Amino acid sequence: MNAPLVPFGKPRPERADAARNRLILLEAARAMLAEHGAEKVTMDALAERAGVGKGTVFRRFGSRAGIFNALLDDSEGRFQEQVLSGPPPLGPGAAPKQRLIAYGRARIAYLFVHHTLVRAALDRNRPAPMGEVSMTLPHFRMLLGRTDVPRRHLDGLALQLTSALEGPLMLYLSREEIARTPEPDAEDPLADSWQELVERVLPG
Amino acid sequence: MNAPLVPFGKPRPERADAARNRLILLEAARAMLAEHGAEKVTMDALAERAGVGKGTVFRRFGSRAGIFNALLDDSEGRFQEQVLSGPPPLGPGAAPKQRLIAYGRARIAYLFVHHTLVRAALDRNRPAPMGEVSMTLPHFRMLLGRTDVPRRHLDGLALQLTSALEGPLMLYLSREEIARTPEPDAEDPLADSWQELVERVLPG
DNA sequence: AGCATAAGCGGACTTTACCCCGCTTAGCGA
DNA sequence: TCGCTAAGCGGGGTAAAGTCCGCTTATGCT
Repeated sequence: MNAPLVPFGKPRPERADAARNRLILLEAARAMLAEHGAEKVTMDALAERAGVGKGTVFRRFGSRAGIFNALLDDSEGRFQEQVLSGPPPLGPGAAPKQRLIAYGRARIAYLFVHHTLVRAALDRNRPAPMGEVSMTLPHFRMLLGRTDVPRRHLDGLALQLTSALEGPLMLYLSREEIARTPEPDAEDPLADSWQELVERVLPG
Repeated sequence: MNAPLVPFGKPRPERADAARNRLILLEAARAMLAEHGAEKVTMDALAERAGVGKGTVFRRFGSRAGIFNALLDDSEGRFQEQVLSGPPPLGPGAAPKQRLIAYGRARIAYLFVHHTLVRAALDRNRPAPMGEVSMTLPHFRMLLGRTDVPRRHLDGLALQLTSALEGPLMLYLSREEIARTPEPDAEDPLADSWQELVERVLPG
């Protein structure tokens, strides 16, 4: 009878039909992506293919970008796990500088492998995904916190390094020809100059 | 009778009616921007206000973002002139490192002043404007070329510094509350950490 | 001045993301 | 087992960017 002490503490689990539809939609999106490419995955087409109403698609994923982000979540999780508890230098144990370099290289490789999805997941209504979409910023902030960088510059430098890493990637991945190349090259120059940047920012 | 030696060397100047319409459209856009804010400046509304057809709007500016970029062009030109031939340290004459710092500070100030237009000029169909929209990248490349940065890292570092400068700005300017604040603060922390970054990248 | 022609114009049309809201039904408690 | 109710569903509706194409007209040539 009483209201629960923590209101909405258990916000009613996802209904079975909702879960089923989510899986169906995700699978349909994956298939359409593989068959016809990202730009053919329109909300109408996806809804029809999955055999649900358009409203359902939006209810589940919020926006077009949401679908691709959901598709990306799996591998993103695995990537994060490598960073948080994998072997050094990507995972804990190495010096901050080495981890920064390793993170950049890993992130570049990761985004290149998933470039199709990454491109599609760019929300056309939001200028830069950097804020929430990845762990890069908080991770960098943490790593810089373990160096001799003055505290008052921690946030600024972390933000700038994040931009320096992801900006060029976004730019590169935006180029049209990349979309059609299964395994793009030019991954190494990016990684090398990332390393150069980090070594200059954190000397010694 | 003969075809000109340089074909399209003089590609027929803009017709008078076209020029007139461009000015009318620009003025209408400016007015609508001031009166109702950027998101109310739709292509239909703009065309109607200017008394032209929608096709004309697109012919002149290519896209919605094109209008705001055109509006920005004036002041952008003045900014570029300061950089190319104004007094040091922004203009020529100072050391590359000082010019980098000065450029960053000036660019931050500039983008803050014009934040409304800058926000509106972000093309929602293109992830990052960095490529063509500003002189930042080539300018950085030139400045780095005058330092002891190894030649093979010039392009990479220039691109990363450009991202490091403009990325956080875009991110910051994207925040909702900024859009409503005529004179936002938080300009200084950004500028200070930019200086910190440059000093670390170019020691000595 | 008269003409030929390509630039310019307009607005209906298409496409697509996203919203709305009345209907349906899963899941829970009695 | 039977209702109750809120979550879920569907698909028609809206808004806005961008395209198309037949008509108009400025402009340079003669």
